[in-house]
Amino acid sequence: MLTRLFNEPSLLPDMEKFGGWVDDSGSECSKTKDEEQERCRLGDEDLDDVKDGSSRAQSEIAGEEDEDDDVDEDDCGDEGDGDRPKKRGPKKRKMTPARLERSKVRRQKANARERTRMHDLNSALDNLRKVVPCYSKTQKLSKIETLRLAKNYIWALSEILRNGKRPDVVSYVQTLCKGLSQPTTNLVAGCLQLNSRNFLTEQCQEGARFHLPTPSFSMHGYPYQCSRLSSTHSQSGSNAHSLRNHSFCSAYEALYAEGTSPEYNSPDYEGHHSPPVCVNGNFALRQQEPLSPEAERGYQYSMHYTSLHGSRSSTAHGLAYAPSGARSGSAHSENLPPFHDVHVHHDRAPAYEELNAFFHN
DNA sequence: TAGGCCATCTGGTCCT
DNA sequence: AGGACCAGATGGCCTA
Repeated sequence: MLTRLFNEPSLLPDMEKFGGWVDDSGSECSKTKDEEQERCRLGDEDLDDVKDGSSRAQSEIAGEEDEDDDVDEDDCGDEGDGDRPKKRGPKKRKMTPARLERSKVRRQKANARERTRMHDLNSALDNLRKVVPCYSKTQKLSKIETLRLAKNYIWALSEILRNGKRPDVVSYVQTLCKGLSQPTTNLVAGCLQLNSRNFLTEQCQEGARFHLPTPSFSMHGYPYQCSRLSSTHSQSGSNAHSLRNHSFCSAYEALYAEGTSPEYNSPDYEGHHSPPVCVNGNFALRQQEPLSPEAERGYQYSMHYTSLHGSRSSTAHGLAYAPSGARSGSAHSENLPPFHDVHVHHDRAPAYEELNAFFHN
């Protein structure tokens, strides 16, 4: 016969899904045989070391009816392992109904807290998804891919700042996709309106440039200038259509031609939008230096365009970002760093080595 | 059907 | 004692 370990559905919405079932012997039926064996493998000393107080409540609850006062209960040695040494450590106190109830409540509260904590964590992750490139409500990046992409994105921005040049799209995509799974790589490529084929084609075209400007698209009500990135081919899978076309385009020329600058400290940032970064220049490092073996290894899930590095075009444009949100008539750069205050000094040596080490880890 | 991703439970550890 | 954090386990869902 099975009995519920906990039976408050309001606090344990999915209890049936999980453990929490105990049989009359007190062992948790939901635990696999392997786990049970693992617990036994730990041995008495290990178990005694860790089983204490509330941690012990579970087995106490389960075995309440069998236990005697001041008698230790062996978690997994009850059946047929009589010559095992006696447990050491504090003797178990009898589980009174009151203690039992307290244990249950404690566990339920802990579960609720844990759920809340994980929800908060997921919420933060959702916010992160919104500020990294390739945000899609319908095709969410997985947690791990979100973190990887965010890391790459930070790296890419750092490179831009360091070099003060626009990276070419190929380099940018390579950087963003480093270490990402193939589906995510496709997603990013789709975000950039690139696919492997024309990606390679562009690579092979001598002097290929990703000139910005011309067609425009509307991003959250704001017109954006973006050249090929807003063109027709959204070919990297079905999700490309659902992607917002904002991540890689900006009023690029406007910023640099007119000297306008993005505003960063907007107080009303809601985290809804990826920074509208447009990158049509170079990552000097990526371009001038062959990838290290570590870096090469980082491409294991990536697009594997490393053989094309040498043929990369070397256009060196300026770096630009979209003008800021409502006040400036453009959009969503509230979460951008204050680039108008950034002056890239080429003789300055930022903590590049650390960045490099970080990126290639 | 296998594998990836996820939510949840659970017990341990550390800290207040 | 209790909360935060963590990692392991488990089962559900989805997709190739």
